[in-house]
This record gives sequence, structure tokens and C-alpha cells, in this order.
Amino acid sequence: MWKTATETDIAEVAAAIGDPSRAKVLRALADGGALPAGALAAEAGVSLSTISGHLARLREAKLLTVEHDGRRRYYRLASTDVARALEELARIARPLPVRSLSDSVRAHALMRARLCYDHLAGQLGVALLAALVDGGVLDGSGGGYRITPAGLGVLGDFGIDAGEFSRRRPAIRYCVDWGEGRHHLAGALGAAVTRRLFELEWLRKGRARRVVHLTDAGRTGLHRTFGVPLDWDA
Amino acid sequence: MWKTATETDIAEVAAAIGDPSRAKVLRALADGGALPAGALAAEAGVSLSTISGHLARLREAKLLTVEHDGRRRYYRLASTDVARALEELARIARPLPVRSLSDSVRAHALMRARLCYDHLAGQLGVALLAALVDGGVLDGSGGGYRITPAGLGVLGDFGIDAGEFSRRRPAIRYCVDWGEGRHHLAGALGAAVTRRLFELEWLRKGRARRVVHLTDAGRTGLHRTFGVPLDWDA
DNA sequence: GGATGACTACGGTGCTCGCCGAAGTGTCCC
DNA sequence: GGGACACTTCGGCGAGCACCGTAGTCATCC
Repeated sequence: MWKTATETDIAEVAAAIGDPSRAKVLRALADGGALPAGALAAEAGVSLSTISGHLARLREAKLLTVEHDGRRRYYRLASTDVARALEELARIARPLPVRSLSDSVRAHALMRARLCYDHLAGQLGVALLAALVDGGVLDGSGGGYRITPAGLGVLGDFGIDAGEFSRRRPAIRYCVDWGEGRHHLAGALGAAVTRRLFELEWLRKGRARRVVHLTDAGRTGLHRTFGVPLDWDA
Repeated sequence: MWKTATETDIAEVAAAIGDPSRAKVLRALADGGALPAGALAAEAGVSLSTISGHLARLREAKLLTVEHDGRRRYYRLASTDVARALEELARIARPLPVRSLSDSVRAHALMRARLCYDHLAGQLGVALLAALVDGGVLDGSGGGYRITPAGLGVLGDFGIDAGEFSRRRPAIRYCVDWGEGRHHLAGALGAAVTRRLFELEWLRKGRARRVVHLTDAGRTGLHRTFGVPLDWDA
């Protein structure tokens, strides 16, 4: 039932994360995407042989998984838990010096709406979860979230069959977002909603990694479907 | 309003955590207590000079704070955010080999009820928060928790003036506990409740660090006051 | 004021590990 | 099958750092 909660080796994981090159790799994968070794090498600014060693170590620490696809290997975060831990670390880490104007533009965009692993985060993610609860799609009482019977219908109309979720992954999880104590939607439902938002082109990927933009169709669509305020970003 | 969310230096913090000796220090302080350098040296199994260097580094990384008290210096986790990040890392870390029987006894006790920084965690913490929501003390809808008007009264009778909470610390936070997607109560309220539980001797510190035990008085008291089931640990 | 205790600062030693280039392995394309 | 491509493994170099013992700095106690 409960995982056997012996002490765990924090030092090992932390050491695995605690190298500039490896941290860059993890951040590049924080949107839940998969990238081949070459791209990650470029991202981290090191040689292919070096990145290969780093990737082996991250894999050893169970932070990454590999998917073989022909002659290339796509690396991906091992789980949403990893993404969570990374965001939590980012909270307590000191800010990197802002190097350029585009950095601060990107920072602002990330704050508004970004991908955290495979689901929506940032202010938009928070606003969406709040709207789902206010609109009765989710029941937020009881120390967690549950899909209500009414909510099943709303989600079905939106194109999501919540009954189809795999047993392995919790249907609903939440990530703690920037700005004390606000949630955004994660878990299988968070991922499904986000995927559907892209399908409908209510959401579009920004040029910078992890950044997403709400389209005009998305703004009105989210308002009509889930009651997200039109001025959520005011 | 929102913190300026530029990229943060995950690698620096993670590297600070990612050393066996430093990780032991952090784990020893994870219950929110404060310990002098000598005790931490013993805990980590290194010399005083070595621990001094480690403590300086942890302080530099803003993970620890020091309080001077005469000729000794007490070290403490810098914030609840740090405790959170550590628990999150513990989630994804591989379990350390169980070395002895007492280890596994302790692991079991930790799972049942433990301190996470300054508030209650483990199955008991989860059960308490659930009871507070079910009993209407907290309102769990809306993507967070709020104290209800009725709840203010219940808490007052219990000996907690929730109006007195400082503005600096959020009244209510939650930590994600072991076992997918359950919360336990944190924040100023979590700390106040826990403090009061010790005052009333409903809760007693166990022999092992972080472990706490519910007394018989506590079991019935929590049931009558907040509606925690008598068989929460069944 | 001098002795004791708690810690920090310094100097030195050895090991780990991040880095690269070169060579090896597996995959795809022509 | 041969060659290009994507990556991993190997060997070697250099820097960083975890560790200790010793010496220095405060604060307390007598």
C-alpha cells in the first residue's frame, strides 16, 4: 500500500542534479519533451562524449529514461515526480543573473504560462485549476481533487474520456506553482487537458522552450468551456 | 506581486545538498530543530573542522541559518521551502539499504507520524488534514485551503488564535506526503497546531529523530476535537 | 586574568570527476 | 556492402574538494 519508507539517499540524486551541465540538461527536458543526446550536448555547451557520460549518470540515478528510435536515443525525464522535485529546487535556488533582454522577456512569459513536464503551469495553469474547481468539474475538498459526476460530462464534451486513464498514473495531481500555495493541475488529467488544448490550437508553443501562449480562440474557449476569466492575466 | 521568475541556479543548491555528509546534516535538521556544529559533526561522522566547512557552504547556499547563543551556534533549516524541497528529493531518491532492524522500525514509525520541519507529517498528518476539511474547519475548494468562520471558533477552543498569524508566513500550506497525492498540513497553522499538540501532550517526541507518537490522550482528543478517526492508523 | 570549551580558518594530501579527443559500436541510407 | 551518422567507451589530464590536524578567535566560567 504505502511505499516502504526507509531513509532515502538524497545525496545521490542531489549530486546527480548538482552539476551545471546536468542541470541544463534537466531544465531542457523540464517541459516533458524528449531530446536526443546531440541536442542536449548543444544545450549544455559540452562535447558529445561529455554529455554521454552525464546522461549515463542521470539515467543511473533514475532521473532520465531513454527511448531508442533507430540510431538516435531520446532522453526524457523519468517521471513527473522528477519534474516536481526540480521545480521545488528551483524555488529555493538563487536566481541566475539575467544576461539579456530576451532572458527577462522569457522569464515573464514563463511566469504567465509554461509547460511543467507534460502539463500546464504558470499563472494560466493556476487560473485553469481554480476555474475547474469553481465550475464544479473538480471537487477540491478532502485534501485532494476528485472529478465530479458533472465534471465527467464537461470533460467528455471537451474531448477527454477520464474513464480511460491508466491505473498506473494518478488521475489528478497538482504542482505547487510560484507564488505561495497555489496549485496547477497535473497528473493524467492535467496532461490530457494540455494535450487537448494543443490539438484545438487553443495553446501554442512559444519560441523559447517551455513557454506557451494562449491563442485568442483559446481565451474565449477556456472561458466558455470551463469558466476561466477572460482577464486571467490582468 | 509575483517573484521575478528568472531562471534559477538549480545546480548550485543541488550540489550543496549532494554530498553525503551535508545530506546527513540536512536530514538531521529536517524536523525543524536547531543543532550546534558539534552535534552535526557527530551526526555526519566527520571531524569538527570538516563539518565547519560544510556548514559554511550550506549557509552560503541559503539552506541553513545560524543563531548565535553564547559560545555555540545553532544551525537550522533556512525555511520551510527548504524542508519541502528535501522531502521532494527524498521521494525520487533510491532507498538506502536498511542496515538494521532498528532502521526498519524507525522507517515504519516515520511513515506513521513524523515532523517535517515544524509541522506534523506522515499518515497522522494526512489524517488530521483530512479531518479538518471534513469537519469544516478548513475549506479545501478553490485550489488551496482557507480557514472557515466556523473553523476559527474550533481552533480558538483548541487554543490557537489564527488571527494572530504573522503576515510573513502563509497561514496554510501543505506538503505532499508519501503515497501519491495526499496532503498534510503545513504553514503557520500547521506549526501552531503541532506546537499545541505537544503542549497538551497529545503528541510526544519519539526516541529517534523526527519520529513522534500519538498518546492515548491525543488519540481521543483529536477524535473529539477535530473528528480524526480513532482508527486512523488501522 | 587565565583556563576551558565551541567553533572557524589554514595548510596539506589524496581522490573524485568533469572535460576532451580518439577509437569502437550500432543504425540507416545509397 | 560501404559510408555517413548518432552515440558510447576509453585514456589521460587538470581542477575541485572532502578530509584531517593544527592553530587562531570568541565567549564563558572560575
